Amino acid sequence: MASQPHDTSRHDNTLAVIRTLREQGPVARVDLGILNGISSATVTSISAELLQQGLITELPPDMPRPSGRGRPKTLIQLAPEAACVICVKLSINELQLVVGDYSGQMQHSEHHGVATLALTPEDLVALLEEKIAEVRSLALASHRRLVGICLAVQGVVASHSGTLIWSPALSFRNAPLAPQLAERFGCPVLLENDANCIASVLATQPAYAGYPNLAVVMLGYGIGMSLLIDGVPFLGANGSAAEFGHSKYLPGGAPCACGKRGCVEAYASDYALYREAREVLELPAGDSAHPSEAQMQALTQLAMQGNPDAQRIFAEAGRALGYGMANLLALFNPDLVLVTGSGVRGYAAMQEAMQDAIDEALVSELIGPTRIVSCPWERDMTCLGGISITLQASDSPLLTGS
Amino acid sequence: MASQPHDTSRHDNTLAVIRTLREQGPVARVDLGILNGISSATVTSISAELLQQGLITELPPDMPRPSGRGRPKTLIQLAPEAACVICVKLSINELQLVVGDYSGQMQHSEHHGVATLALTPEDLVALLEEKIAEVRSLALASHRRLVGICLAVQGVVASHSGTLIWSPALSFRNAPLAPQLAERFGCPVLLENDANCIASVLATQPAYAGYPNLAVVMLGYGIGMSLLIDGVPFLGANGSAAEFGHSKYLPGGAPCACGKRGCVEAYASDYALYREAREVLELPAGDSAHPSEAQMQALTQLAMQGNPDAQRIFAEAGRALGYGMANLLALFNPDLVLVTGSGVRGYAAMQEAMQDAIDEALVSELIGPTRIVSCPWERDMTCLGGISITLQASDSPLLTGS
DNA sequence: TGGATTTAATTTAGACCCTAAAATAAATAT
DNA sequence: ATATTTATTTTAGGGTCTAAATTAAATCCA
Repeated sequence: MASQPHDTSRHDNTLAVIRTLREQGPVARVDLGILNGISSATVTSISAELLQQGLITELPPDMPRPSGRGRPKTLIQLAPEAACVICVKLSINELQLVVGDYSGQMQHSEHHGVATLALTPEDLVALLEEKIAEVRSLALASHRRLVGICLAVQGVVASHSGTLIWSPALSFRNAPLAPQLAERFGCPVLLENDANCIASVLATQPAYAGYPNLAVVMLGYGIGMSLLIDGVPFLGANGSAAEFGHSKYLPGGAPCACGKRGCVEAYASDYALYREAREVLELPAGDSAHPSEAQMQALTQLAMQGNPDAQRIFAEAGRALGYGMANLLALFNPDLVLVTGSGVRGYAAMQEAMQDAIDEALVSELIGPTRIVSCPWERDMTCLGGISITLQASDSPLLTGS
Repeated sequence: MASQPHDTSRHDNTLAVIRTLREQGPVARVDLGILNGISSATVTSISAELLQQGLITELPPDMPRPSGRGRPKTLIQLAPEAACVICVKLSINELQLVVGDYSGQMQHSEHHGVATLALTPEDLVALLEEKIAEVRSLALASHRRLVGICLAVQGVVASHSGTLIWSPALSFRNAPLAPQLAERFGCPVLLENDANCIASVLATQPAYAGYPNLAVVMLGYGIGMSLLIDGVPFLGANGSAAEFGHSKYLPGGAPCACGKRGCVEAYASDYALYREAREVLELPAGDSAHPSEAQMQALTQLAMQGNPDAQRIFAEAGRALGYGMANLLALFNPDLVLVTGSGVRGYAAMQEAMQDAIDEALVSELIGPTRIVSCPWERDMTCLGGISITLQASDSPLLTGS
């Protein structure tokens, strides 16, 4: 006589199956059972439902004849066309739009150069609506429905309310972007910090599995961070990501884009490195407050080639980064710190000074077993993360209602 | 035909009922249902089992005739004699032992002055075994069994392995205390950081409910911290608590007890305040590297009474604390920071400089809605927290096996 | 004083979910 | 061809929960 099942186990198990399929690709029922600690009888029952809803398909048992005896496995996979999501990455002077299918694969990607700092809030919303509408009609040609949109931005974000509090890409603050877009497109819109998107992707990679508490530091124009606690992004009181870049290296130190002084970002970000370098080195012309990738590569080259001024600048950046890391280690003691972002191009030139600074700042008992490693930067990672976060958020509603 | 129920809901609901009873005292079955979101039929079934196991008792419906119509509620409560735990607090020059009953109430408390810094590891274990054995025989006179022992210490602790990594109260490091005591007394022994104990108590207080992400900063001889994330203490990679005290204020700054320089603790702890003060002020004699409560009160008095030297010292401490807070807010963005510990006696003299430092360090977007408040310090709070943590850990085994 | 009313606790009946074991399916090995 | 092996489905049964019905124990009120 129970009306609503207060028992959530079926729901949880179904979500686990979907998540496994999205992470691992086609998997047989037996293996889904083993991977998720449920009996294969239950997997049969769950997959029958999903099949009936059109969310998964059975793979024809053609090619994969892996080995030996016994009845061959029937692999099941997510039906790519069952749904799609759109991820929009907003960064300085660039807008990227990506369509992901239900299995999490990237289906379409486009970049647009935009003078983001010149936009008014109205401009931005109009631009987003226009570009999203375009890719949406494109996506809906091959997918059953659009189940979510993700806005991935650098900066401080109140993800629960969908308000962009502050971004270095924009000259205004406190824009309630997500609700506006949600109303326009009639689907959930998530506003996410870019570092959280990256971290969500990295956390699923086998190389970084087994590190439940993971800090991902993003070097680039600014410096961002995401903290994963037991694999899920930690959002603080205002729903924003952790602002490693604005933790302090030196009270009263170098000026930072945030308006304060002595932030780690004021030493180790692209704009800080370039600002220091321009005073002593010959460097490509251009907007030196917002150095381009080419400008930054020129500077990094100099350091790699042994230019002492450039090396000194990167070493000082490394030292600031090291003191920031020391605080991160003292307060958090993560299992692993991953350094990535476009700024990793200069990581080699900063690493030694960074390590020295950490050793100078912290006794070994407090460094503990934490490892700090860098991770090559790929441009599309942010959007892949946004897609995966958005799909995951859509799974539960997709199962219950439509 | 299922052998072990892979469904944990009964177990979870039973634990929830026990936890509610421990937090709230006697509660009626209906209310247990409402508080935990389960039907009262289920509560009836759970409480029948617990009654049969002797873990709870029904309160005689004598006094409490609160109001009006209807069948009166039958309150049930935890049976205090069903079990007991012992919490041992180890701090500089003092050992406190407390016995808690199954309902979480303090049954017995004793303090011993001990020159902790002079102890060898063997001395310490022998002393702990002796004192614990005494209170154990006392406790077992009135309780059915001892289900756990908690060692609450200041310092860095690897709680999963039960190893005390480093404590200001001791002159040695890396002592595997918990396993040794567990073998001697034949029951689980938890090793906990004192700040985590405090935080666990404060988090259950109604005044601080509704702040899922809570940082508790403990001022005293050293400076400790506990971070509660969604109400549970966050333990980093090595199982240690967050070491706020050794986060950095000023690279190359004042020497700290940890051996490094510029830690927040090197400015705002008791020993740091007293060290600075002794150079310019007349203060009570004694071991100034480990100032007593009386010595610290004398110093605090001076600042409160307007002595400019003392005020300057507390202001500098407040500034260091403020920069530490700024990093905490940037990295964590907790909902609430509680400042407590014996060192809160001087909080009033530090607060203004602390707030100024935070405003100097962080833009308001990053301070967000976080509130920082102090909380009066009570000597027994640590052990109350240890008792509650230990009882909670014992609940699950108590239900399954014996 | 005695029924009506109210509220608490227990009992009952049924739905859902899961699992182990049995049955079935579909291969390979000999 | 038959035995063996492995995957999937079916079957049977246990556990847990809830809504509804029932029972219990008060107060209200005439």
